[in-house]
Amino acid sequence: MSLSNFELEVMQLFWEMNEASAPHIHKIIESRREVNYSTVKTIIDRLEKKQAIKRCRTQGRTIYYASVREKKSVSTPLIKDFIKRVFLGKSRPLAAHILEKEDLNLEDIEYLESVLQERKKDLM
Amino acid sequence: MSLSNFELEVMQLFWEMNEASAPHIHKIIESRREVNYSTVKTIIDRLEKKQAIKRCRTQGRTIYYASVREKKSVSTPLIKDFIKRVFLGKSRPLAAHILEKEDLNLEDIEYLESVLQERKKDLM
DNA sequence: TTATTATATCTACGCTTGTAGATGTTAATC
DNA sequence: GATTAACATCTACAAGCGTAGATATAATAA
Repeated sequence: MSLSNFELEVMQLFWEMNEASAPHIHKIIESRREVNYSTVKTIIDRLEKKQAIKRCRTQGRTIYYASVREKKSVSTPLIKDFIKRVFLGKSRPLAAHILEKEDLNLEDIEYLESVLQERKKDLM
Repeated sequence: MSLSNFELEVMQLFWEMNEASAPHIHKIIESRREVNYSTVKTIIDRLEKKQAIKRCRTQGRTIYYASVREKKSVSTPLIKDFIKRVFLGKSRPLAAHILEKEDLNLEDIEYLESVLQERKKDLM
């Protein structure tokens, strides 16, 4: 089951926090942009229906939710799909674009060099 | 103006072909999966409305269209947005994933190494 | 010249998404 | 105990998207 933009934004919080209530999630999102509580709660309800999160405990009437799906199990297919849609399935042009143009510091670059070296070993 | 999945799929054809008619685009898409001519034509109409393509000539009643937006002007913001949505704006984990996991041959890897070296030079 | 076919145009519909109001209900406060 | 605040639940709606049928019309074939 695929996730919408907003659903993904909320999932990011659950991946960071291991559990959270709707009011808490709402406070965080609201600090980024104006959004009504029920809007956020609707997204949470939809995530629950999609079985991306589950209720883990309650405190008074407040429900706490936790992620059920690992981040990688979501992001890996998203990457594949993105490469397919935008680069006709070819990884190289996307990799090249990121390495050339996106924000990376020296440490990032040296790390990525080491990743490439590892990968190269496996190929030879 | 953003493009939907299907619109992007059609744009890819215009980027490859510099001009094409709706029946032609339909034939290509239909070779991939079953789809009605009017479905494809609707997408083309929407692309025209969004000013992503324009009519460049007609032959009889057949209209030929051509891309107006360069591929890079579409893909670059899509990449930025993807990194933001999926990796909270951090390029490195996406780069690492591709370099580790996605389909790359030796030539790709050596090319990407050279890209990294160039980038490193500029940083130092 | 008439019939057929190819193409364009127009209209529509169900689903998802972002959005939030209305209403109900429990916990907290006075 | 009564009032208020916080939270949950339910309902709804417009826009975008994938989808395609219905209709009109020009080009082609018979």
